[in-house]
Amino acid sequence: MSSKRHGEDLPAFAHKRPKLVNDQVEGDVEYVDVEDPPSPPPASQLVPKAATIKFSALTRKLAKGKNDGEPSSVIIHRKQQDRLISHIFKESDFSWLHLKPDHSARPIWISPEDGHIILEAFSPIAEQAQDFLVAISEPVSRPAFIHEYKLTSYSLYAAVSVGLQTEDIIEVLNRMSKVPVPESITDFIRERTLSYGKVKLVLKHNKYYVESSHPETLQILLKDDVIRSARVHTQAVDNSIKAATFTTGKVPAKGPLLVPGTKPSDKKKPDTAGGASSTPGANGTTDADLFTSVVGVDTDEVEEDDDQVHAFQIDDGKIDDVKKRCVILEYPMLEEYDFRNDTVNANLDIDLKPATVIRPYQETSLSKMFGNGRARSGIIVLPCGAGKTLVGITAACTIKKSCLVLCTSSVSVMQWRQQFMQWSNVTDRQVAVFTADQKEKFAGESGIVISTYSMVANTTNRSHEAKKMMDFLTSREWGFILLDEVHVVPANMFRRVVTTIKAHSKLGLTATLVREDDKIEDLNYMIGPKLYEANWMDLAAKGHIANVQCAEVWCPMTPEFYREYLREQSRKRMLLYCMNPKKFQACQFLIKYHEERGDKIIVFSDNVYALEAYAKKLGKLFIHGGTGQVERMRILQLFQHHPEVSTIFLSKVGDTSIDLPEATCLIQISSHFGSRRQEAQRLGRILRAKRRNDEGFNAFFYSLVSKDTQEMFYSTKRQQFLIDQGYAFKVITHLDGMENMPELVYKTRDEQIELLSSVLLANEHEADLGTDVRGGEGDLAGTVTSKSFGFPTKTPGAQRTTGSLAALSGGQHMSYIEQNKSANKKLARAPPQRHQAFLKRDKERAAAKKEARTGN
DNA sequence: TACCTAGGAA
DNA sequence: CCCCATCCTAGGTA
Repeated sequence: MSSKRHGEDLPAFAHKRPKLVNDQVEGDVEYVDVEDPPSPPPASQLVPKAATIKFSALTRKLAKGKNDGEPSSVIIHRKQQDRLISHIFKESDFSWLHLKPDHSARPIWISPEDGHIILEAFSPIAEQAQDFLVAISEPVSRPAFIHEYKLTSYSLYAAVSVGLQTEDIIEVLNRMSKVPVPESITDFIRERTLSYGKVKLVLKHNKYYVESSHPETLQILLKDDVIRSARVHTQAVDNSIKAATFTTGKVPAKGPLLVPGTKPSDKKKPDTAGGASSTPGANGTTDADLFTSVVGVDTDEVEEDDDQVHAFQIDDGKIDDVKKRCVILEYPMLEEYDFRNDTVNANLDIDLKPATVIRPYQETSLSKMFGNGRARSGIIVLPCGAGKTLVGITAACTIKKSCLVLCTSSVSVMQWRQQFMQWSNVTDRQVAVFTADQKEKFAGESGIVISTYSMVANTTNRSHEAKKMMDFLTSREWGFILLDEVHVVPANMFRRVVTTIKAHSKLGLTATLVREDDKIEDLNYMIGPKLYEANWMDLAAKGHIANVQCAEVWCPMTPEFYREYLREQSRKRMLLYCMNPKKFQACQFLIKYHEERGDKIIVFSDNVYALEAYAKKLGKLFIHGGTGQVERMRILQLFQHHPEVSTIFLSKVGDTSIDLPEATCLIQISSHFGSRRQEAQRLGRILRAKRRNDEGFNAFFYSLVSKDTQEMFYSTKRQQFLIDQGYAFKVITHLDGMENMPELVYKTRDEQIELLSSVLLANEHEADLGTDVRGGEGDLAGTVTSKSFGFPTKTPGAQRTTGSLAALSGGQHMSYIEQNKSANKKLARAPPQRHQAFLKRDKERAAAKKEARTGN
């Protein structure tokens, strides 16, 4: 121990301080002389008496070195402590901030530097504090005990647009904070919220107007080149606007808006009352009162008179540019739809069925949207399985105007239609579907159209029918446009949708508002601010979604695989760490373990080759892109109902566009780099488990990772979103009993090497990826087979054998391949060497499609 | 007309 | 990091 070396220094400890290198508090500590403090901090005397900081980690180490047997008598004076801490945290030492006398009852700190807010999630009023913080700031990370939020310009904009007022925000913050809200923060809040809400974007008579009751604000905006060039000059602008002004002016003295499915009684006092009793209500009102008064419905009394509204028209095609500029100029445009006073567009007779009941958090998210009696545009973030669809449908039932729903796949188009029929009283004639297969129009003046993004955003030449349908869509004003899975849609596709469809209000729904590119910011100005984001852990605790145990299983590479891994190039490495025999075994073990528990298991693999190899070796059914609809349905049916089929393997098709039955255990064997979104989406597949309310029920989520490979890095990255949501990943380095499991696959070294050579073979001849390289592995020994996979029944099984034989009979011989390649190069456009693979897969796909068609 | 195939897009 | 999966259309064929 190096501490011994410094032992003689210890008596003089009071004059020394540890020098910590690279934050290694637990590591060796080196002592250096301490001169007089460089600048005696006057703040040190301000450190509150009540401040309790755990020094044990440091003092334990110091005391240990002392060797004289009375570590507990080591007393470090506050002054030294202060220096100690300042030294470690440097400029991040905020101990100079006053703690309020009753700070222990208050749950948050606010950093004066960057507006980060730290919340004690174990505080009795944490739940209300969360509601408030979610409204004004971005959640950064929400693990079990300590949450972190961040105040940003945009989050404050969102706060204003759900009806919060500047001074209320500051007051509530002050109330909850252990330290007085720093001036830098109050200044920031005032500065940023000042200009918000002054400019509105409204749609009238199929034209867009930028509107404000402050003419000087419009002047400021018009100084901007982008906005000025987007302006459309018309004659008699002001009169025409005033004539049709239903979007401005005071909300008429109507009764409060009632969102269908919600209780008409006054604001939700009951559920905030719980923790309120213990709050330090300084002036008599409880925090609960304050929360409801602040977050609740606002009355818009500051609204100016109609006569003072000024506006200019802008070009339809440039609204997103204008919106973006407005955000940059700190005048983000509010988009609100006063649908109750819209007499121009026909009403839609739609309501929730009486039996439909919505959950508290769904109600909360809707209250953010309809808080002031109008429909605000924005995004609602709910985990998968938490009932996003019902929120969307309820919103549509509230607005009661024509509605356009956009989804990512045609499968979800059908699901949305089905859900509309299930939850609301719409008739068949009112709901129209617009896809490549079906091009319907609704009967009557108003209705619902459900379509896909690609259908609406398509720029290339359309079919005649599609063109007519698009004319129909673009020629009318939509009261409401619902955007499903907003996070997956490419930004410029979105742009086209937003610019071609004219809608009064937009609602984006998503489970994961993260992307690996930086396009997520664009959604803010194209749709609107985030109105609500649910806390996954809260929903799990209340039984709305399942509790999930997450684990990362580290599988060592066998020496043979690792040698090849080190030798190969980046591209081919992936296959090696996917096909790691130890991973095979871990997968087999986990499947067996969970099948015996009665779980339904889904195994995900992005790599189709690995998917097929695993599934066949372990005798399970699998679905990938090339699997036809009929076969898919058959497998899913079996998975759902057949007790013998408890496990299925899925490729990326499982991420979206498959209506998966309920599963309770999920295993990932290979995944797409560091996509946090995909990870979250997959987790979402087990959140809706019906058994979630059973006592002690857990769903399981495993990531199998080959040790010491790139996978480790990606895996860490992928988990970040879920960790920020509060999920804790356990690391499993050893699966107890795996080695002794009967029928363990690839147990002997010979088998492993055989596997390796088949992988390498597939690697070399990439043309064979995705086909069956190994022959006669005796797969599918169970009740069901997937032999018919990918091929119509009339095709004899021999076809596959032919493929294999061709591969084995010298077709993959090096000279042949080389020849082929050079020949290809000489031919037109030199198809890349993978071309063959695609040919083959395309054929498979085509065959599958054919099967699907014939099946339907 | 109904089906299949190829090809582009993001 | 780029492959997988999806969607949509046009044009050929029975």
